[in-house]
Amino acid sequence: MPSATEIPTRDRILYASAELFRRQGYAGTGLKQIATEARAPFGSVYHFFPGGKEQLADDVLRTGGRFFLALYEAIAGAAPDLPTAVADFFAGAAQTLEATDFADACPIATVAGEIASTHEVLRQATADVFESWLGAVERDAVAAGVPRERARPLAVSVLAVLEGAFLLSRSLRTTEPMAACGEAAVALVRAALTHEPTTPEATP
Amino acid sequence: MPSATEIPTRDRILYASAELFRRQGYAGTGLKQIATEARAPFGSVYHFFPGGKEQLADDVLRTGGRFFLALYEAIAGAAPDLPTAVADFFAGAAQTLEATDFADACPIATVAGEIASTHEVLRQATADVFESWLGAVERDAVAAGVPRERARPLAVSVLAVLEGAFLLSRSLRTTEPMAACGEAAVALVRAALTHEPTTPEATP
DNA sequence: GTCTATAGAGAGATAGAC
DNA sequence: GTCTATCTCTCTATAGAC
Repeated sequence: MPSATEIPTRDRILYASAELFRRQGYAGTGLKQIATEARAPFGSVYHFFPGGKEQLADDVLRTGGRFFLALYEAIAGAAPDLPTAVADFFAGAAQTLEATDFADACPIATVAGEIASTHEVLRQATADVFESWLGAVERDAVAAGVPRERARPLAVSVLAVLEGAFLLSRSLRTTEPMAACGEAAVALVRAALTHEPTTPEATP
Repeated sequence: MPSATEIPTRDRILYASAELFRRQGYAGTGLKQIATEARAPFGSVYHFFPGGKEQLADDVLRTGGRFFLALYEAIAGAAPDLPTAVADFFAGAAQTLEATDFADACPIATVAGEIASTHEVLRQATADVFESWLGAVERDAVAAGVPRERARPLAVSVLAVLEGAFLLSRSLRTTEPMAACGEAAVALVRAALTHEPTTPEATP
């Protein structure tokens, strides 16, 4: 008889997959390894995900995307203003990186880079997730007073610095990039809030 | 009899590997596919790279790193100032993305994200390459008048925005992120050049 | 140096007993 | 739903003829 607190097999598979995919990538992770890590029989993977590895990865990407979005909402909701929210998020990312020996970064970035040119179904899943994050940041930026036409490029830039910081931090095995990029992201937000003009002749 | 212009087998293997690794990742690319793409017999891969896939990838990462550094030096050398250099580099990246159907982005990012937590030898190779790029940008920033203590974080941030822009552009299949991030990178450079103060209480 | 064949391990996927 | 056994395919790596 299952106790009330025990985690269902399907969820254990999802969780183990999320962890392995983001650390080792899609091609680098085998379904057998996932089943072992999830303490689930191999057949259960196909029982819960009849579409095989692709369906599993699609679910993992979208679930991880919702989770990360909720994390951002929580941090942003607790912060007094947008620059603080952004600073807090980068600080939290740095802490997580250090706590997990630089393994747990963005939940979808590793897979996103790997499959962008080769796996259209999963590429679309990563695009949907990124767009959901961008929508949240853009909405908060507008609410904070950033001019509408500058909110989207700001959101894109902040997310990009974050993703770049994840990659550099993991490769260099130091949180220095996350710290430097946190400051840079805050500076970008502040510039957009104070309506500082962006350079007209930036790209010749 | 080989003509003077024909590309040696070893170089064809290196080139094909570079192309496949950055598009499909390390685990997602097979040595047979590399040999086929390079129009080289399979045995030649192990003839020129006795260390197997790992040695091949190590060479690919470092060679690609030198090539990309040279590209940056060329663009920076032709630009009248640092902001223009950065803007030109991002503009060139956007063009390349579009011309290659969003396949050719950073030569090492896909592999870097994939192996950072699982393959120490290759992780070190990507770290060496990233550091070589950071050193070049930092040097140029100092030469352009950025205060010494701000040059390194600036270089890190600019590289991070670039990497994030590559990832988002490939996932969303649009150059919008590269354009927005180019502007953001230029703004960061300008702020560092005008000695704008960075916020003291950025991260609580 | 070029090229083929194949070993040995591991992948994704499936069938079917329980 | 759980679990095992197995099919087929592909992978890295090696051996060895030419």
